[in-house]
Amino acid sequence: MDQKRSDIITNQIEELIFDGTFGDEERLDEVQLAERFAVSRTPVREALLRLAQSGLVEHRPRRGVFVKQPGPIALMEMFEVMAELEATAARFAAHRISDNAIGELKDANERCNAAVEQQDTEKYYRENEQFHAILYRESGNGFLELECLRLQRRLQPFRRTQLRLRGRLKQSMKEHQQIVAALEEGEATQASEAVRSHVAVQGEKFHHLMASLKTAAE
Amino acid sequence: MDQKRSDIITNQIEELIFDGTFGDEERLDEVQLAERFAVSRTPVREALLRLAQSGLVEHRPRRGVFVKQPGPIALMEMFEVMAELEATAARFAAHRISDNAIGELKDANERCNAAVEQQDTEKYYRENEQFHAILYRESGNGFLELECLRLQRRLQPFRRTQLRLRGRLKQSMKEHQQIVAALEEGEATQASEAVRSHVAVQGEKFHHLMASLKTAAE
DNA sequence: GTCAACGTTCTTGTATACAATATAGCACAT
DNA sequence: ATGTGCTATATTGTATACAAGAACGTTGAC
Repeated sequence: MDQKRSDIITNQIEELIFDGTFGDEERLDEVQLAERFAVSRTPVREALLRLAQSGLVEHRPRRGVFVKQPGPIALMEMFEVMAELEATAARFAAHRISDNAIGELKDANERCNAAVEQQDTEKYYRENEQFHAILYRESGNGFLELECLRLQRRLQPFRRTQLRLRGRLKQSMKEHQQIVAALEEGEATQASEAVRSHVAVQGEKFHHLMASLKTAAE
Repeated sequence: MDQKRSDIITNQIEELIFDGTFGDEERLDEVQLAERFAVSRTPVREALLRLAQSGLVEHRPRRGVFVKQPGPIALMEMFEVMAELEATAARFAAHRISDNAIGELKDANERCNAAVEQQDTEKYYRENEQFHAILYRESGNGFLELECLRLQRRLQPFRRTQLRLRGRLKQSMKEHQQIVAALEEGEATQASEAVRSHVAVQGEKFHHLMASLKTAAE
């Protein structure tokens, strides 16, 4: 069963925005996109509608859709909420996590470690996301899990630049281990705080994020 | 500037689902809806797309869209997340709220009280939502505010049945006062906990919610 | 020379036409 | 009688055609 074209196009347009092919405030022309993907305007419009709802683009009535990159403030707000959502997931997980899942977390952590030593950043990104995804799942709240995944996806491009901070990977690994330890002990508060400060953008990370925004804007 | 038809239709279809005109698992026929609203299928499709993204309906490819009322588990999960989001908003607000906003909260509370004494449940609903909306705003995090409003809207029909619980209104008012007091003192933890237990579905409220689900399903 | 108003053109929003797929009903075989 | 396969029908997904509104340029007046 092949997917709807409009679904595929949604992801493709998203890619183009992440890639920087379309800059901030740029208008996305329906006919141009239709030509690019060799389809009619209909599936393009459906894709743009979805992107508008996800917040990646802004839909000004009868004017068109415009790329809407989050500014520094919006970004900090999103990271702040992400930290709280993940901290909540950790708090829930501390009581609800299964022994099996503890093992999964350790395995994912192992693979993260391997990626660090292989200097394979791409692999690290994937495995790191996996680690967090397990955490969401083990919150035992499917709705929270989905919300976390949604926001994670939204912040993905910015989180990546975050990890480029020198020495960040090793520090990040230490934090992962602390998180797992707290979860294993069932220490809800510790797990929650560990995750919050792991995800939160503060100190060094804040300055790095701001700096990366400037270079991206040029 | 008159709104797009598809925007209006989105709300109208949402109404029909809340009203119970369309039951759970019922398929929403595009042509029927188009006839009902005297438009073509295009704006109807756009409306359904939006509703699918908001989670109110499920979109099965090439099959159609189906009403997807949350079951007991999904509902509890959503309320659990709502409680956490609002508790977070309260924690932030405790440090960030302005004196002016404290006044607004007290005013809203006053109006809630008036509604209780007038036995005007409809008014109470509105003012109660207003009270919470101020709280979201004073979190000082615009993204969190939007997320709270989104989920509040999604849970609206169920929250209303919650308040039908006898004696709940007065209890709810007491809790509001405690929340305001904690915010005024800048007691983040107290404010947060007060809001969490105010929103959370537990004890009496849990049984009431489950009972109301049964009667709604018949 | 500058600003405003009108008209043209371009773009979005909606309607309709067409294509492709899933469902249901009927017939036929076992 | 029941189950399977084929055909007809209904419904979604996509393309195109049309309408309405916004942007832009040109022209004219002050």
